[in-house]
Amino acid sequence: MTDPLAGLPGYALRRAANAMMAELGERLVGESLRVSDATVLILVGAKGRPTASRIGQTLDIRRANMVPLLDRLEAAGLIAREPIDRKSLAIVLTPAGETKLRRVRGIVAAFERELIERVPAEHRDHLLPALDALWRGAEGAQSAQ
Amino acid sequence: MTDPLAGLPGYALRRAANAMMAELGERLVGESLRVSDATVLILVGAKGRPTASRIGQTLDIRRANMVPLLDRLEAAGLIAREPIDRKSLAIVLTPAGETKLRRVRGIVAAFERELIERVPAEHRDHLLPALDALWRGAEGAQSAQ
DNA sequence: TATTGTTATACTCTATAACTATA
DNA sequence: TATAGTTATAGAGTATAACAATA
Repeated sequence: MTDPLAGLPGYALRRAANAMMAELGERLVGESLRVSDATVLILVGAKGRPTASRIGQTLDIRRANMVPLLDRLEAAGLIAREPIDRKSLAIVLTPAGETKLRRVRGIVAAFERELIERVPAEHRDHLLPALDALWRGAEGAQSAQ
Repeated sequence: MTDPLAGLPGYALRRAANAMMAELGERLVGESLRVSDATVLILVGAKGRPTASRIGQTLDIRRANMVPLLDRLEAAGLIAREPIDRKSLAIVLTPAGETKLRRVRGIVAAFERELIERVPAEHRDHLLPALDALWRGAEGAQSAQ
């Protein structure tokens, strides 16, 4: 069945993102991680002791939804919550979390490399700038957190 | 907080798609339609009397998930299920569905126009081919329906 | 007064398994 | 034997409201 929607950039964007998420998800099942788990691990590994709120602000995940996500990572022994003061908690990687992060970085880097290789060479360098414009250009229309 | 993931095409793809879906969803609340509802309406309007299964194959929606979606459109008086034989049902637009489709087409066309205008001119023509390559290039990795 | 972490809750999307009836 | 429609169910993701404690 020919798809009359195939010429619409918004539709192609959704289909491409869905396919990408499904494939990355499959590559992470071996690590018992969801895509959002891996994203948080990478962010925590790159940043110094962020709070859950700051992670959520960066990744566009609501505070309330960070709780079960971090509970899961903590239960897996990958992160710990360390008091900053009597109100805030710093999210830090455990040694097991550091080891896991190294594996995750490898999986993600290989995946991103394969992704970009699927794009015909003449379009390749345009993808990230175009996606960035769509992402950040949607600001006014996006609901605030 | 600087986002160390911002340079990854896969991450940018997800963020762009999420922002796009949220914005299109907002534009469709006035029509009391979800994005997937609008997508099905457009597809049915372009194709002659498809079955639910064929719609699902085209849009990558499982048969089982088509049922409540079509129930909703039928309850809203926008589509009808007409017997093809004693096993299959053709999905057709009602007169109200045709009217609604005209409005939806206008909303979607305006949105797609704005989307593409947000992309800097030098990258604009590369977006759709790049997304198509990512979408269709994921085939082998995608789970079959 | 604003922010952090949290609980509870609900809605959407998506996925699987299984059943009936029919091609 | 394969396909169409359906039911039931479960897992994710995401959203809001509200609360206590603290900055």
